[in-house]
Amino acid sequence: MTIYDIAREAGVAASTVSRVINNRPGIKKETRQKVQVLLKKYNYIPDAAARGLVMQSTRLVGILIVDIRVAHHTESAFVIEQELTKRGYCCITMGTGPRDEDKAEYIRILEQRRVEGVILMGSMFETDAVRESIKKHLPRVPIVMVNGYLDLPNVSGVIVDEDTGVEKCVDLLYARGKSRLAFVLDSRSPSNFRKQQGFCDGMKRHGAREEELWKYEMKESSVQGGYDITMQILKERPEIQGIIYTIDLVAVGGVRAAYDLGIPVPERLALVGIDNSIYGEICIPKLTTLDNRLQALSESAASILREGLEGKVQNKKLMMFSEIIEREST
Amino acid sequence: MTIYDIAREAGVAASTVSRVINNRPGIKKETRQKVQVLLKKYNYIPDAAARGLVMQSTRLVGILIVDIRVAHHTESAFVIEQELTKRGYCCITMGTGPRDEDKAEYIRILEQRRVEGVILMGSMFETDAVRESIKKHLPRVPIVMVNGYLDLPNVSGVIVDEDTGVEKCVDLLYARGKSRLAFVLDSRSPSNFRKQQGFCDGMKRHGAREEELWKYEMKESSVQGGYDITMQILKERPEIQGIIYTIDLVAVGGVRAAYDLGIPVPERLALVGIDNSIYGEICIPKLTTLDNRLQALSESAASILREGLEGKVQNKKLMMFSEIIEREST
DNA sequence: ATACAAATTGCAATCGATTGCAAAAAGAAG
DNA sequence: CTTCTTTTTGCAATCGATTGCAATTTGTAT
Repeated sequence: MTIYDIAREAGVAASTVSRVINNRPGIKKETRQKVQVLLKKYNYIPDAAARGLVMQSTRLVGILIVDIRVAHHTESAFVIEQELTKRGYCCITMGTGPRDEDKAEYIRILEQRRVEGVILMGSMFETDAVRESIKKHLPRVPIVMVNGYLDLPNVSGVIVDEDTGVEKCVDLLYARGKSRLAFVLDSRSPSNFRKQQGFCDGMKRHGAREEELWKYEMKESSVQGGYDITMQILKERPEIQGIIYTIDLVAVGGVRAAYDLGIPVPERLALVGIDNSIYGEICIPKLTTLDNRLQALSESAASILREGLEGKVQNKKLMMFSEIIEREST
Repeated sequence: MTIYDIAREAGVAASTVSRVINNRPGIKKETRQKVQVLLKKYNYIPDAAARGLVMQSTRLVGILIVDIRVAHHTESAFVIEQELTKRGYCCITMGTGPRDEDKAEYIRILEQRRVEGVILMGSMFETDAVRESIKKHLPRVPIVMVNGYLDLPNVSGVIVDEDTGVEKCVDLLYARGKSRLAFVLDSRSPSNFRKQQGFCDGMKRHGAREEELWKYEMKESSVQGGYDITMQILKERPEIQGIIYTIDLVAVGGVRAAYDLGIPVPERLALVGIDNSIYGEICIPKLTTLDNRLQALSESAASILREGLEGKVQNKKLMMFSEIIEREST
């Protein structure tokens, strides 16, 4: 059912139908009525692609997420989608997977669909392949990165102070009498190196020597991964009194490891996660975590993107401050 | 940058450029080369909307999820998206929110975008508003519902045997010596009433009387909700020996409640969830759960939709069988 | 050199909308 | 009943692609 079909049946020109649909003035009341009856009768909805073609505007926004199964990313996407849908945009959310060339490829797909704005979820998009693909395919579309940043004129970033946030975690552990600390990170995520920096800075400020900065890298952020590495840590260095993990999900594996080894938490071992995710609330004991302000971050991302969509300034960098949520594991 | 810009600079007609782009035969090698150089130079990507218009095919698929924050729905969306993207479709995933009129509205949006197929995630789409909206807006687009079914000629469903699955849980609890059982459900989700039926059937088969079928309804599927209702159950009926919850997430709240009350699990109280989600693996003790075969269900949904997209049969109903995963809470 | 077939290329219509401008119809004034 | 406005309406171009068919160029055989 096209605008022409309606026009023919109504005995008017397509342009008249179009004017009725878009509530343009200058149409006789009876004509308007007659057309509206037919529109309703056939449940006519204009084709967004055809309209976009002539209007030169798709009102399409792309949301790219590496892995849509990661809870805090979908939480964030949820907030952003709500906000933009309210404003008449259609959000197409896509999971890219971890491979760099795939992330670049999805940016190409977004160009193909002529999106007017993009959200990149998470620091895993902070890579050269992505930067090049943006320069190549979307050099002037407003892009906002959540928890990350790329130095391009059309890319803005909303980030949280991960380094000083982790420093605060170190301070907390020292305040609880734990000074021999380990730090566990997933080396695939660039933001984790910022967190690691905070760990090192904090430790040194408390007088720790270089060789006492126990850092453990892993390649997979999962419960099992957290379990395994925690087992390894506790075996290699039984003197460790506290562990900071870059994600709650992994920390939760650590909680289980301590449980299986019969190590009381937090008495003999304190554990800290980052994210303030539901996982930390579920486990026993409840996890002390660093709230990365995801809700606020997402809201800001949505509003910065909205400004961009309306043609306002770009290339902003917005910083928010994290907050420790102390629960039962410290 | 359009196909005409390329054509002008190459000194050929737009049709020639189009033929180069689509690898059509009958173009001289040198012409092809010359055009390809320009395509690369300007990073030209054809506009999907314009192409879709003339080709009468958008290669767009819509995935509707009530709440993209629910882990098992995004897990499933992830699987489906991967499969369809591989086949050249572009999946637009959208979170509708719980309101019926919004779900119907999103179906309208999908019509506007002229999607060629739709996935509806979860039984919460089993409503009249959705059925009417499909009849109105997408009466001949192949639609597949995951874990639900609507009786329309273009809608297929892949479902799991929730009723007999829950019956198996009842059997397990009886086998573990627990016979005074409670059932907790979220009354907003139609599939939960199928589960409740299984609970009742199972209990009766074991000789329970009608008044011993303790059913508790809640309006919110959350950890806190599970905690609260479990507290209530254990206070009202301290004789309860086992509780079956319709989602792991809620069951996990129950684990915490038992812990806070000092009730040993599974010795004095056995707990069973449904979903086989990560939440159940995280908590201590690990949760016994009913695997709803989500992975397999999603794969089937993707392949049924693919058949539909290729114009094959529709209106299938596929049933899979759930399986108990016994862990530490029974 | 000529005729004819084959390989290239371009013209113009099409997809489903929107919109400026001209034409037609309706209404107002003389 | 004109004439001049003011409303309504329709024509035709446009957006960025694709494709059947005709036109042109090239190659081959005579």
